[in-house]
Amino acid sequence: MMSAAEPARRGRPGHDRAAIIRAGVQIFNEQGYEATSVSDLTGRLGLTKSALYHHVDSKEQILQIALEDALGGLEQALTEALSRPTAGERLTGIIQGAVRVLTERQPQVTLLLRLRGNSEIEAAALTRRRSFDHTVTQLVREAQSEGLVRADLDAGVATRLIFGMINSVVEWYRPDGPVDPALLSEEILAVTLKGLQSRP
Amino acid sequence: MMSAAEPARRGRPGHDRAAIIRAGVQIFNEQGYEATSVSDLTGRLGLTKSALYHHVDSKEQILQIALEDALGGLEQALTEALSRPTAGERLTGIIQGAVRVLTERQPQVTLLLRLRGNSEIEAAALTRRRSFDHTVTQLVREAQSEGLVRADLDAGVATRLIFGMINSVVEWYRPDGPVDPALLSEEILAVTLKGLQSRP
DNA sequence: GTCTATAAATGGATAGAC
DNA sequence: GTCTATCCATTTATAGAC
Repeated sequence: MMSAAEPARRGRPGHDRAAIIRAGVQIFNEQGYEATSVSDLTGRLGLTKSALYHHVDSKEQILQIALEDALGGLEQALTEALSRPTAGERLTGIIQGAVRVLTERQPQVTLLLRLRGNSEIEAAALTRRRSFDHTVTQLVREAQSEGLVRADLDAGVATRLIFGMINSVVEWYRPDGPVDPALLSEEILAVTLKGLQSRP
Repeated sequence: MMSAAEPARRGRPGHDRAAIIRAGVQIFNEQGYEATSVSDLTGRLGLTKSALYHHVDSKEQILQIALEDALGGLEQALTEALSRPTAGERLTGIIQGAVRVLTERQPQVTLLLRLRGNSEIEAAALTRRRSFDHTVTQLVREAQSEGLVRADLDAGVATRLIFGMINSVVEWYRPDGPVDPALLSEEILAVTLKGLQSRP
């Protein structure tokens, strides 16, 4: 149960692909993808460029694997939300599902959210992200028709504001920090739906 | 009244510094600062590198001028908000002030919000930004003590969520787009305080 | 104010030994 | 699986003519 298709970890010295990708994504997030050179990666990992290229095909492949992880998680959360029976459950489902993916895969989602589309791989990821956004907008519109969400707001603007708040979590949430992800999810749901104002 | 300390525009051909900075900031936002080469800038502007370097000292100087513009605007909005008499007015003042600066100086603020601190100039800008955030958090905490904002939320988390929503506006707002900035400001204030839920 | 030409450094990536 | 050494394209920036 411990080893999948990947070359089994046997406690040997040296680096493996998963560790290189994990470290790479972290450094990309610290410095920005374009600002990070392969030398930066090898310097932090303690190996040479040739050794690194033995594990991965290119710098961009590290990005690609991380983006697939982020998009896969978000798309799965959306599929699950869409399977709920009511419009209200579908909307709360995707809000909470997105927060969960975003806290569980913070580094990968951070990379996704900062893309500019500078290569074919980046452009393809942005297309998938826009498709996600589009479906979520439909969920918001549906919630408006059912009277669950204020109808005086444009559905696109409302969706962007909600996900602006949700997505900003990657900028400060850390898995080993003081904020409990399940609690955060409840708080974001409460703030987006009921607001920050105290109620009597 | 038309010319300040800057070399007066006399309708001459050729480029001037302000136009180069304006174009530079736009391209930085399209591709990312690090992903943009000086050749990218000169290609779009239709001049050579030497000509561009006649107007600006470095690629980074373009960034620096834009960041000063963004931070100056936000700090001024904060100063104005702090001068209001009540805690409620101070909080709504900075929310609306931030949205105004962000729509009026969208390109410059976008650059600021994407910084990673990869140079001394970037790090200095990030320090000023953190100082801004810290003062805003105090405003939120003050509003909590006065019973205006839910006190069961951590003030830091609440501030990050509010400004996560506000800051995300740079990602889609365009001055020539369909969304009126004054209306947007009112909507963001309403959504953050009262939420998206319909009320009877 | 703009040009051609070029410097000096660094980028991603590879060859081939061990 | 990691190394040394290297290739070649591209980078920011400058020199000096017009």
